[in-house]
Parts: sequence; C-alpha cells; structure tokens
Amino acid sequence: MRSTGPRSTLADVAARAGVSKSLVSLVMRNEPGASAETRRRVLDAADELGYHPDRGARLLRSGRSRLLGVVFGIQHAFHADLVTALYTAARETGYELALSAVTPDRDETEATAGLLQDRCEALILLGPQTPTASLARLATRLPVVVLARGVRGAAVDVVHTADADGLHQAVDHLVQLGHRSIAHIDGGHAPGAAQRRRGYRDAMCRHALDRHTRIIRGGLTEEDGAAAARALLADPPTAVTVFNDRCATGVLDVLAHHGLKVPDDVSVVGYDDSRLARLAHVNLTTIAQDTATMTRLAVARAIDRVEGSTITHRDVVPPHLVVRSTTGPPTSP
Amino acid sequence: MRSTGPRSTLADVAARAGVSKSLVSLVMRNEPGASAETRRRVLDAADELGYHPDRGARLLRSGRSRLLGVVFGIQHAFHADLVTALYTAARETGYELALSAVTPDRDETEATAGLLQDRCEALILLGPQTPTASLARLATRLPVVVLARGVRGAAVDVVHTADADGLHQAVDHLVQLGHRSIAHIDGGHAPGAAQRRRGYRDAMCRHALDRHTRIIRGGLTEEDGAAAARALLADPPTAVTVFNDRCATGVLDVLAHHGLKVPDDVSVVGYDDSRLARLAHVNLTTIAQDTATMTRLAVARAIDRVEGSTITHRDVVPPHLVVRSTTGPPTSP
DNA sequence: ATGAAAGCGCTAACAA
DNA sequence: TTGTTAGCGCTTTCAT
Repeated sequence: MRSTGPRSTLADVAARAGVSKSLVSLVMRNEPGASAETRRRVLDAADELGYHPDRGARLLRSGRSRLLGVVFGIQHAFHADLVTALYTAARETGYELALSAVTPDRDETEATAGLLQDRCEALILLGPQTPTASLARLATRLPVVVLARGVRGAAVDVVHTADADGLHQAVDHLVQLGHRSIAHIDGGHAPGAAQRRRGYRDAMCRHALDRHTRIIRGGLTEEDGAAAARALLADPPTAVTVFNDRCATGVLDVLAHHGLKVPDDVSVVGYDDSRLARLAHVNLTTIAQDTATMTRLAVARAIDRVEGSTITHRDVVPPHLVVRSTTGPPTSP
Repeated sequence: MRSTGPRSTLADVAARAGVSKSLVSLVMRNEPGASAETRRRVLDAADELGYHPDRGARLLRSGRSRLLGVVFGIQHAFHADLVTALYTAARETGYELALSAVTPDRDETEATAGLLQDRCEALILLGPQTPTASLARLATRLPVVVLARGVRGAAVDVVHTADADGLHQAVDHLVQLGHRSIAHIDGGHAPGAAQRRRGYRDAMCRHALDRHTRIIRGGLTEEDGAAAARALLADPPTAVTVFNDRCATGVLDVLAHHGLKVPDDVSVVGYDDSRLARLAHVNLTTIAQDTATMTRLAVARAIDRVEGSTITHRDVVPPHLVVRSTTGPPTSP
C-alpha cells in the first residue's frame, strides 16, 4: 500500500492556504513580511500536506546551497563528539551540515568529491590526513576549514587544540601529586602526536625531570595502547600520559590483567575526554578538548569565508584537565 | 587565491560549440542522437570551459535525485560498521548515500526532515526508536527500509538479524564446551533485546538447563555491562552471554578488576562482532551480524521500492558465531 | 540529426 | 502585507 503520492510543492501549500507562492516562500524561510494570521495558515497547510521545501530548486534559484560539508572518520569516537557539537553550532546560523564519512573503503578524496557535487559552500575537514598540497588545491575551489589538526602551510583556516599545553597540564598534575617517574605513550604519526610529545618533553624538562623522560611508541587505538603497556610492564613508571583516551583504555586493560592497580600502582592520564573517558567504570583522568568552542569557531570561520572574508585564521583553543579516578599520589617509593 | 569563476552552463557550451542546448544535453548524458562530429565539438567546448553539469538543476527537471537517505546514531559503534558497509553496497548501484546523524541534541525526526529536504528517494533507518505509527506515516511519503531492528506492523521493509538464533548458537557453543551454569546479561528495552532474551531461554530449555537460567538486567553500554557484572560477582556462573559487545566489554573489565580470569573462571560471549570485539587485547567470542548481506539487502529493497515495487519485504539474516579467546571449557567443578 | 519551447520548484524584484 | 512576473540550468516533448 504505497502512497508515494506526488510530493507537494510550494504551489500546493499556497493553494491550500489560499495565498500566493511568495508568501509561502517567506513563511517557510522565516523571513519577515507576512502577518501572524497568514503565517499560521501557511504553516498549517504545509504540515497537513507534509510539505518540505526542495533544496535543489532553492539552490538553483538563489545560487546558494547554504550547506556546510563535513568530512569525518566514522570509526573515530572523537569525531563523533565533534560532529555532534557541529550540528549544535550550526543550528542557529541558517546553514545546514552535509555529512560525508571516511571509511576503510572510502578515502578522503572520495568523501570530499561527494560534497562538492552537493554544491556545499564550504568544507569542514576533521583531522584530515590529506597532504598539505592537496588541501591547498582544494582551498582554491571553496573555503576549507581544518578542524582538530594543526596543519601548516596551506591557505586554509585551522581550528585546533593547544596540544602541547594539554600535556603540560597533565604532567603538572602528576608532578603535583608527587610523581617523578612519568612516561608518555605517544601517537606515532597521528595528527597532534608530535605536539603532545613535545609538550610532554618540555614539561618534564621544566620540572627538572629530564632523566625520567621516557617515550613509548603507541598509536590511536586500544590495541596500540595495550602493546605499549606490555612494553612498560618490565619496569613500570608510577604514572603515564597517553596520546588519547582510546589508547589509554588499552593501557588500563593490560594493567588490570597484570594485577597492577590504577591509580595505586600506576596513574594514567588520557586525552580527548571522549565519551569513553566519562564511563563510570573507566572514569579516566584526561585532557578535555573544548569541542563546543572548537566547533563554534569552525562553523563561524567557514561562514565568514563564504560571506567573503579573505582572512586566514588559525585558532588554537586551550584544553583543560579533567581529574577523575585514574590518577592519585604514588604509593611505591 | 580563490578562483570564484562563474560556473559555465549548458548554454555557454552550446554557444561555444555552435549548437543547441538540446544537443549538448544529449552529448553530456551519452544518449544517442548526435553525430560523431557534433559530439566531438561539444565535448571539446565543454572541456575548454571546464563545464560540469549541475546536479540540482538536472534533478529538478527530471524529478530524480538518485539519493538514498541514511539515518544513523553517531555514537553507535555498530552503526558505524553498517554505514561503512552501506557505502560499499551502494557503490555500484547508481545511487548515492546522504547521511543524517542522530545525536543527543538531534532526534530522529530532525534527522529525517533534513533528508526529506534533500529529496532522497528512499530512507534507510538504522535501529530507529521512532514509534511504529510515525514510521508508517513516514512510509506514506516515501519508501522506508528499517535496518537492524525487527519492527512490526508498519508498511515498511525490514532487514534484521535472527537474534534468537544468535543466542542459540552462543548457548550451544558454551554447552558444547561443558558449561551448565550460563547466565545472560540482557539489553533491557533495546532493539533486539527481547528476541535475544528469548533465544537464550529457549536454548537453555532445549539443553534441559532450565534451572540454571539466570537473566541479569544489562543494557547497551559498557557501563550497563559493568553494573551487571558486579551483580554477578557474589555467585558467578561459569559462562555468560551478553547483549552486545559494548556491554560485554564492561563485563570483561569488571571481571579483570576482581581477579577473575577469562575464560578460565568465566567464559564471555558478546554480540555484533563490532570492531571492539576484534581488537587483539579484547579478542571477544561473539555473534557476528552479517553486515555485508544486511546492507546489500537494505539498499536493494530501497531501490526496488523506488523503482515501483509494492511488495513489503522482511529479511531475516542469520548471524554466526565467531570463536575467539574469551570462551573455553569451565575449570571449576 | 538538430532546434525551439515549455517547464521542474523555487526565490527575488517589483507592483499593488 | 500581499500578489505578479521572470527566470536559475537543465531535460523533455515536439517540430523541423
């Protein structure tokens, strides 16, 4: 019983409400210029007909899609947080989001191409792996905002976290608790990993803990964290800062399996404050990226560009420490 | 430098090639009806102008978007797997996917409305919570396929897993290993939870293990699993089947923290075979949903409907057991 | 094989 | 405040 009846149009709504198309157009766009009474009648008629404006026709006529393209990695928990915040940030701007996912079978180029076809007016790229040169080329075609990755050299707007600062805070916190033997499990070549590594090293230096500096090769996944933790088992530090929450989860897991108590035997600090960290049974001390601010900025930068700005911005948003239950004073000598 | 050059149109190409717009239209769509000579001239002109047809205008005129809308929950790991597979399934069909995410701030209604504006020709809903009545109403507007949830009563196509069968396999596996004391941590009101509960109960019955039947209230998250595991600690069974992998992860975590060895003290079986389960340090025995088949079916059903089919399908895809390292023979008496 | 003309559903400029 | 008109870039008759 299929009643895929012909979709109702502006004209149908106009006829039903007994007004002109222009008036319906105004009302649907929330523009001023229609009486309250008319507005109500139009809205009712639209509702009864299940009317939804045709974005294609709208774009054709106005030459504007009012669409912001978002490229994100569908497996990344942190990207999920960012997309969630992006929807919120875009809500009151008059622009909508068009999502395009990167999957194991679908690379960034493909994801981007799809959005270009949809006539997005600007692109927001989450932690893109695309080389700077390609980014620059893309930016000649439309405004591009890179979010959560501190790329350099391309004429694109960038919004990212002060990653080194994040690790300063992590190390300061641990030192304040009395730790000296603090290791860092890094993120390899992942976006931000180099800065976090540097932040760790600098902070250790600042506390005159140079000789305790110890960097273990990690990665972005639970598995990478697990492997790194096993490497640490022979001679465990009293505390460890980890590249991100996912990786830290792997660390916690291996520690638990080997009978090491957290935080009594080893304190652990993650990074991202992803949903993962907030789970009651994980309850991970971590460095929170300010996703609300970052996404608000990203959307604002994109819209600025769409509306003609030619200024290239680079916004570095400070992170902050969230103390939960995986850090405490060292109990061993 | 932004090259905001005005996009060239069909008319531009026609003028340059010295032919009519109709001819250019034919050539661009590779339709017969133009001489080889004309074809070449048109193609050359188009190339010189860097012309690309406007998808919006094309769809406006022809009334087709060739777009399949997908509504998914951005924080559901399993939905990420499904979306990944959907992209693959749609690849060779001539249809494209339009994604719309459900977030804590953006409900299914809103997500759906966005896709309606994009003029998607059909909708694929992943594990929708929308009540049956609303689903039915939506289905009068356009073809709707519900994926990964066995809704009943609405005139929509449904593709889901034989959930009860999955738990039969899990219990059979455990019984074969020698377990008798097998508990089930359920999913509460989550989609599929009732069927999995029933599958567990039936299988226990079939093995004459009725008096060992023991159902603990769980949920979909790690946290739910952790809570359920704690409830089990006082009198642990030798094996437990869990609603899904996420929840199972919480179970594993609590068991490890309390010194119970898996699988020596307790065997654990998850559900979904999500990326989580495949991680080397988790390596969870689980019931795999056949995402490739499910998504291929979902896309096929959607396209069938778009192309005029009026048959309502209900596809129930069998799951299969994946044995990894969280199950083994019981060691305690 | 080619072209002229009529819209698709909408918005913007202008009239009333 | 409201209605009228003229297209946006394209496909689709229907002529030629």
